[in-house]
Amino acid sequence: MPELPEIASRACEMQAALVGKTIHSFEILQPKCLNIPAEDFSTCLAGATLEAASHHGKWIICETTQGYVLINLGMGGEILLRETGNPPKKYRLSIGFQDGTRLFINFWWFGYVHFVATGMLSTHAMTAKLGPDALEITEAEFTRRLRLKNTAVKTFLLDQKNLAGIGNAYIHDILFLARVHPLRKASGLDGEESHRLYTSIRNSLQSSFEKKGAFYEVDLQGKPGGFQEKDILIGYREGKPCPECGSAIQKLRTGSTTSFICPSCQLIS
DNA sequence: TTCTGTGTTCCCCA
DNA sequence: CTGGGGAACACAGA
Repeated sequence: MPELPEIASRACEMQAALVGKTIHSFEILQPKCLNIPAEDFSTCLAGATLEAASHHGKWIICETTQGYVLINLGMGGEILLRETGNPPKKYRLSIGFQDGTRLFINFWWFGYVHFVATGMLSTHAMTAKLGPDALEITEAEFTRRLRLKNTAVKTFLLDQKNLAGIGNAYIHDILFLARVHPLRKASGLDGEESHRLYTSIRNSLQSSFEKKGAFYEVDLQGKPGGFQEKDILIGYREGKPCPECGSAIQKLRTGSTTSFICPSCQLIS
């Protein structure tokens, strides 16, 4: 499940490794992940040179001389840079470069690779509707948005229109560090609580980003991220003691997602 | 075999 | 308008 730390890491690696490369060919094994017909996708981008790679929330944005390539890995996947003759076992799409290297993009489920013409980024609904990036948003803007919503804090944080980049893996520790129960009303948090939440988001995402993301995702060379299982405080640790107070960590259903909380540190009221 | 888990959109309902 | 809840997508691991 790639979230901001993994996506931002991939974008940095792509910026370092791909800028200046010219696109030579495509292999599109799953046309459904595109937003336009495969032939059009290839025609629009053939001969383009990569100029920059960045991210916004969970989206990777590649700027080329002939438009943008927007990548969303959905619920998990890899972006691998290899020689053309050395493909990974599974991939949905590959982009070949003139120097003989190739970018192989895979995802388990629900990933996207979209083309947007130069100057038309604002017409791409899926990225245009995103809120500020979770590591870019100011505390004032975060608090302002939080106060506007009457939904559960967890729902607020996962809704990419509010702020972009948090998913259902890092959120457990973010809420735990802020001592906020996932089902508290977003608009009901006091100043102290929203400040703790903002700080927790920054600390959690930044520390994983500095380690090149989570151990369950890999970099362009196939190497796992440095954010290890032991770095997770309470997420996915049902029944284990809370690192703060020793209470048994609980797993609970919150809407359609699962949450992990410390029942003593994160009270509902 | 059957269940669950991840992201995102979309659609219905109160 | 808001927010909750579900379906859809057609995979991988237990």
